[in-house]
Amino acid sequence: MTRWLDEEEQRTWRAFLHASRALWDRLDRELQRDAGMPHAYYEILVRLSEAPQRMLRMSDLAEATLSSRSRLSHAVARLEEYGWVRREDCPTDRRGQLAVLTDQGFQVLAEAAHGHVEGVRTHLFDQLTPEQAAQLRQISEAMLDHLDPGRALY
Amino acid sequence: MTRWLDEEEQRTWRAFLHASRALWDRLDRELQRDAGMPHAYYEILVRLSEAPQRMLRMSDLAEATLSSRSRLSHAVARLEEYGWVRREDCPTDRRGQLAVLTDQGFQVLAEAAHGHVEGVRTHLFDQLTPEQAAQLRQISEAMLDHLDPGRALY
DNA sequence: ATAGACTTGTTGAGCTTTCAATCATCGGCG
DNA sequence: CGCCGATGATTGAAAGCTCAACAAGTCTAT
Repeated sequence: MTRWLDEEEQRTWRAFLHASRALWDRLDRELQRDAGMPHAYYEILVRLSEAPQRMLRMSDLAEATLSSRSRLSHAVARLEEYGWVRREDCPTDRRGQLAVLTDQGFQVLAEAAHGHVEGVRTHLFDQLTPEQAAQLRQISEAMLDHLDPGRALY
Repeated sequence: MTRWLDEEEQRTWRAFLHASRALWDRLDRELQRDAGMPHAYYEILVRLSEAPQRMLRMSDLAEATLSSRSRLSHAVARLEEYGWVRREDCPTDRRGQLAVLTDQGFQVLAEAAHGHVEGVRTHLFDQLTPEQAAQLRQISEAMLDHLDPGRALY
């Protein structure tokens, strides 16, 4: 027996759906326009830049970016073409591959970051009160606890 | 001069990004598995089902689903192949096309809706207190006011 | 040691989305 | 009327994602 949404829930759901999609589309488009890469690729570069030695196992990188292994393989192949990432064999597991951020990749990321962060501020934080930002964090964490329990955010 | 995010904002942003993507992926995947269609197609059917005569101009439908005209054209082409939607010439504007939900399309939608609504409830509303749901709505509306001002939600 | 199960990462095909180009029609203005 | 910029919709190619299949390496238990 389906538990339908009442009027109020319906409106909340649609508002959330549209807001998050509109924000996503906007940021993704800005990044594509200004930095020539989709947000998915940006995220890969960010995670690599924060990792020790700026390198990560493919599977860890996939997990960190909420991406399937397949998707990551394709993405890294392309980032490698651009010269932003390079692959190395993993010394401790012969199945493994390490994705390594190149100096050029780091450069590109550093330039892209300015505009993107400005976008996040303009389109998200500037629109919310500090209380709302705190609420949004709690709400998001509640969702994450359910959807992806036991995951480290950092 | 870039206004960077502080630690707190950074965490909020990542939590929101991951939560909304995880929710989206989950619902999209469930819909694909249970109803054989991506969420984008589901949304098209929903909007048509709510319209008078179950029909809408292509451009209105595109706007209602936050989709580009091009994307909608491709999507409707496919929905037409499935027999869920059919196109008609617009009687008042010879450039125009009307997308019309077929009876079969309505049937398919009705069946898909059960599982999808259950998913929205399980993965979203069941995880939030009523206060948080109200907050989420206000936050979403604030974002929408900025990203897409003057848009009717319904 | 080794068979069987699991993990890692890649590949190719098919599908959806994007982007730019195109065509037809509409509406206003001289 | 007839021109012309704006609007409605489609198209094809390129890019990205998904899914299932696969090859290669590791782990466990006997």
